[in-house]
Amino acid sequence: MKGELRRQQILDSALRLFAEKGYYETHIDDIIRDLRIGRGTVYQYFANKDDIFFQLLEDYYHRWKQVVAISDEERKINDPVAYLRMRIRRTLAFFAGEREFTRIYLRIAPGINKDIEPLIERIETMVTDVVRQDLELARRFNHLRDDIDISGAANLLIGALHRTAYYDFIQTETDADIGVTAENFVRVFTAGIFK
Amino acid sequence: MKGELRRQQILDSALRLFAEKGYYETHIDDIIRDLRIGRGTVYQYFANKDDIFFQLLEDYYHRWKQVVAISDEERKINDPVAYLRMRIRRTLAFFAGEREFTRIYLRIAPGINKDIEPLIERIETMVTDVVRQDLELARRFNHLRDDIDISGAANLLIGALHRTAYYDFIQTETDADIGVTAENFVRVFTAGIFK
Amino acid sequence: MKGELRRQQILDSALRLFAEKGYYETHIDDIIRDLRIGRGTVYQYFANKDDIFFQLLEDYYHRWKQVVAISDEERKINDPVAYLRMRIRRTLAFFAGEREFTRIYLRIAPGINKDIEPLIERIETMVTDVVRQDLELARRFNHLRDDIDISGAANLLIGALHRTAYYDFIQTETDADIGVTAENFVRVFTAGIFK
Amino acid sequence: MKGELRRQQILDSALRLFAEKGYYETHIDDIIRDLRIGRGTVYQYFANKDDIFFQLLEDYYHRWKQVVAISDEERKINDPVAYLRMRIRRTLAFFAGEREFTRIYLRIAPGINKDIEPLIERIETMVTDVVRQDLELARRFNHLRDDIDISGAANLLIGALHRTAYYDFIQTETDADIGVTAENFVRVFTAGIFK
DNA sequence: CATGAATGAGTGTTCATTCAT
DNA sequence: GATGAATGAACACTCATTCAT
Repeated sequence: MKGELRRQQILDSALRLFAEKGYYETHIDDIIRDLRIGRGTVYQYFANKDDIFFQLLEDYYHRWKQVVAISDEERKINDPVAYLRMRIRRTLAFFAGEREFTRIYLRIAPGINKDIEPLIERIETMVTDVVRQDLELARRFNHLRDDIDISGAANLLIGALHRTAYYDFIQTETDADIGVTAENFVRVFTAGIFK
Repeated sequence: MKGELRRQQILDSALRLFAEKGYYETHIDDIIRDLRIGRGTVYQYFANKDDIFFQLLEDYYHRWKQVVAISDEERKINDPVAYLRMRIRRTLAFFAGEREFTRIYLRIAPGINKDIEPLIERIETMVTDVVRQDLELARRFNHLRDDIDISGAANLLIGALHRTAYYDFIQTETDADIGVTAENFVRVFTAGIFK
Repeated sequence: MKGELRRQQILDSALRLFAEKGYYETHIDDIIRDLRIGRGTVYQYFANKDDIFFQLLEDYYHRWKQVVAISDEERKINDPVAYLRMRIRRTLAFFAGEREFTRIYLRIAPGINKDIEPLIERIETMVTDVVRQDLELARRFNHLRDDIDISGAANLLIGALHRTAYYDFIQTETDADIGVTAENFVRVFTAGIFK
Repeated sequence: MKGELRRQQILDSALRLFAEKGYYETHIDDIIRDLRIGRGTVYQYFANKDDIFFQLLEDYYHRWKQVVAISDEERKINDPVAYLRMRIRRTLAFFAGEREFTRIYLRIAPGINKDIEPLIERIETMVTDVVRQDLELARRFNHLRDDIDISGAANLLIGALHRTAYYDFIQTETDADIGVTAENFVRVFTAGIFK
């Protein structure tokens, strides 16, 4: 139990530092100085530096998964277009609410190294799949424009979403209105891909 | 002049290595072993490792700039929507044609470190500005849907473009048909943001 | 008493691990994982890692001492040549019966470090003294060839004995016949040093 | 050429330090402080610490090989017993002349770790083979006592030789007379194994 | 211009030991 | 007695950079 606390402290500190300085420029030293703990303590909870990063990304992904999940209640609506809109709004809110994580996910993690790349690609694939499934459902309900390629649209949507989030919430200091950003975003896509 | 050749060889080698292994996992050693040149030679042409990366990015940006430039001939059409479509098509073709560079630009460079970050952000800003200007022109010509926020749309467009390029041309081994990809892309955006 | 058990368990585990992996490559961690005991428990019975090794060696030496001791009964024979032959046979049997200890004594312990070296040299001296005393007795009984230097012969005998034991019992997987090995050994030395 | 010098300096320093303090208690730091060279220099010539030790042992073995080789001139004598006597005398002289190496070979190297063990065993095997071949030749010439087991005798001889060398030349500070030691040694074995 | 031997500050990681519970 | 979380000195090894030739 107490150990779990320490583990979390290390993750919290690493999160902040990775987000701020990047993976390679964050050193174990920075973390232990930040937390005022012993060097070895870090290695009692994590196998190595990579491992800390992995945990951070995994946690982040699972949190996102929960956030965008359609509840049983909501599923009664049975409107895939509504689902996708909800997921977009929630994802944007999630990105805005977890800026450090998001900065890591969108900027730091891609292209770090051969060990971390597979994880980030696995996550990206899973995220894309969620969107793709919504789009496929929409097509079955005949809500999708006929000339839309689902995979292409999914990537397009996610790319747009990431960049929007990054520029509106992460890079910019000023707090953009999430609601407005989300509505603008949804509006364009509604017009672009739905009938 | 002969020196210029050497310089280019180093850039070429570094390009390939950075794209493949990332910035931090590529060592000066890899480059000199690749080119069979002396260790010091690299430092005759570049101040340090960062500098090589800078040059690579700068070159890349200027090349893109030229590729998407609207020629005087084309400018006679005076149709901003056509301009944007052309830029999208050309950018996708550019991304597809310079995969290593593109991989560096889209995956490796962001979030490397505090020294490289400003450059990548400067480039991103300039790219965004090009798109924004097109959109502003489109608005003046009343081709843009009224409810579109120009900055938001620019980010959205570029984000979508990047991801599309990355997944269709960089990550995937199979050669996607650039023309088809571009048309699909343009169609969605035409429907989404133009009147 | 229960504590004594624990102490012995630790020694047993350490014995096996030291013999297998050497002193430096055996970690306290290996021992506690092997015994499923707490980290601190080891330090309740031993001052430090060196101490465990010391105890192991001391125990081993005392065991050997008992094994090669000439009983009061045997002493009645009053034949130093017979004594030495008995000691050689018993030592070889001892080495064969305590392979892990023997491997530690012959291969692991020598040259470990400045702290352990004195102990191993003390033991070696005491072992040599036993042999030397036998030889001196033999000389008094005029059983020793006149041109034999006692100290030299003692070292020679022990060196030969150690190597024989190591190669026949420790390194080789196949079980050599101790009796035959001992007889071969004794025969050469009988011919070499006794009248 | 100049690099070769550095390499040798490092080997010389490492030799002395390994012999004095053992493998694990000798640190790269000790070597570079001793030679007043940079940390990285060591790694320009050796892959790692193990590698230095390997080179040292290999060099030593090859030197010994040369020392005990029977020259074409000597081979004309055609007396295997004389060969073996020469080898014993020369090996003892070699041990006495290369005390640091010998201390490493006899005390430090055995049982260091799983990486170094194979090398030391390979050398020991090759050394034993030389002796064994001499003994086999002696048997063909009918100079060997009939009840001698060649492998056993070879081990016995080498064990005795090692210990004699160690105690007379390495451990003892006082310079033993190599000639006398060798003659004593040869005499016992002549009586013990030859007809 | 080209070289490559030399450098050393900096990295992640290890592991024996301690001590509060 | 028993535990195991915490420690931090130590260590091997890395790698961008320099500079004499």
